[in-house]
Amino acid sequence: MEKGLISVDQWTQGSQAYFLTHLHSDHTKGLTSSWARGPLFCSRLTAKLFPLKFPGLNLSLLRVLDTGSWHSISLISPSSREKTVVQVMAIDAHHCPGSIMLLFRGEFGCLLYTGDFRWETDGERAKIARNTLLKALKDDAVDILYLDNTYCNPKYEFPCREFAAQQVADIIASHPSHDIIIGIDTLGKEELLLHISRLLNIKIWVWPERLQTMQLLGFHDIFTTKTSLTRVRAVPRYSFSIDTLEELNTIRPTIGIMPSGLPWLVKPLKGNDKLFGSLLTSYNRSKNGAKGGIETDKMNDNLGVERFHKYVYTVPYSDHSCFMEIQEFIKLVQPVKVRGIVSSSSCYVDPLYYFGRLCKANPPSRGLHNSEERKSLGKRVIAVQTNCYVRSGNATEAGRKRGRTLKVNFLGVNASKTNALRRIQRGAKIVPSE
DNA sequence: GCGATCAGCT
DNA sequence: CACAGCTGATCGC
Repeated sequence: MEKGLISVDQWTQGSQAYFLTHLHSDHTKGLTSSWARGPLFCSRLTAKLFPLKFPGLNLSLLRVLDTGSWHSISLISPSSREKTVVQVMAIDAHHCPGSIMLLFRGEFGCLLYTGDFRWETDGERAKIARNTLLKALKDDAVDILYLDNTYCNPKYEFPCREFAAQQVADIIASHPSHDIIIGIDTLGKEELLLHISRLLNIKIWVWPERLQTMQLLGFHDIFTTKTSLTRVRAVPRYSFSIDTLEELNTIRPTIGIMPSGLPWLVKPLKGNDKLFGSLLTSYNRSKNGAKGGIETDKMNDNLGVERFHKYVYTVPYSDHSCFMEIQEFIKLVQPVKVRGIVSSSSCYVDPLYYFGRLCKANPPSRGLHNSEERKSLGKRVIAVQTNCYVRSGNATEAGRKRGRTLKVNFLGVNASKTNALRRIQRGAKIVPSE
């Protein structure tokens, strides 16, 4: 693709059209409420959610891409200065509400940008997704696949989300008199919460801004901000820690559930690195078939649920594709080239290392573990301008968020105390005060 | 005072 | 390790 034409999930100057795959912060880094660099294409749901994340944004710049149909965009070719047409189709990425993959056709060829995506292979929804993709690709060979390679390593295996959601529901049902906290982000994992709510006939507490999101998504009477109405609370992931759970257990029996494709998200108590180290070792051992030191919950033996700590379970509920699903996706797309869009992971490997043989004309490449090589990969990708981002995890909207922070502090307590206290105020608090 | 950026943390 | 995110400090305007 030529420089100066379009950008995906990248917000620096110099493009004529900008595309957003979904509203997670690591994809909107550089985008602000004062956006004015050009038209911004996204899904209908993302457009609906935009004002929550970017209050004051000029909505007339938004262009809705309905999924499953081609949209033509007239632009100027940066090289010839002549008019050129870019066609784009949005395809549901099944990552979080509003998330899409983007399929482009133009003078640059045919490109497929997955954004973050989950490509489940079983079930009715998977069949629909598969047929949709095949239909979209029927006239084209994909020249370059820009791939969500978050879990592009055979060590990542996890079940479909419906299965993992049932595991979470089972854990909750087996702790009938415990309070439950579940760590989630600002968007995503809604279906997990719906499953729990439906199955256990229980409302779920969320923090006030998350309730707004839920209402925009069309969920009514399921979520609440009143702590007295339920024992199940979904709290911001950053407020979920073993420290928080220790604190909560001084008030009331509480367990935490962390739904994640990664098994090591919860940090141990400060100064307890030995415990953490042994847990990781045990996790790796148990993955290899031997029983490690982790207490594996009896009802979920060997199914990915780990009792990480006396108060914490991790459940393999992931909004990214596991290795096998990535493999199936590449088999289906059969791209000429593949480029990973996530390069910050320390276990980063060029997708071609695993999947070169599945592509149209590629020898297997060697792994890319070296950080210098990783950097050059990133640069190469930026040079061709279908912007792969580097997951740096830094929120540039910190200032904007800062302005809203106090509203989240629903107990009305000044937040500048200890971290543990802050975490409690931000969602894990039991004491009702409404 | 504000936005942008970074370090530190979860 | 790091799915995505918050917070405080600092700097230039």
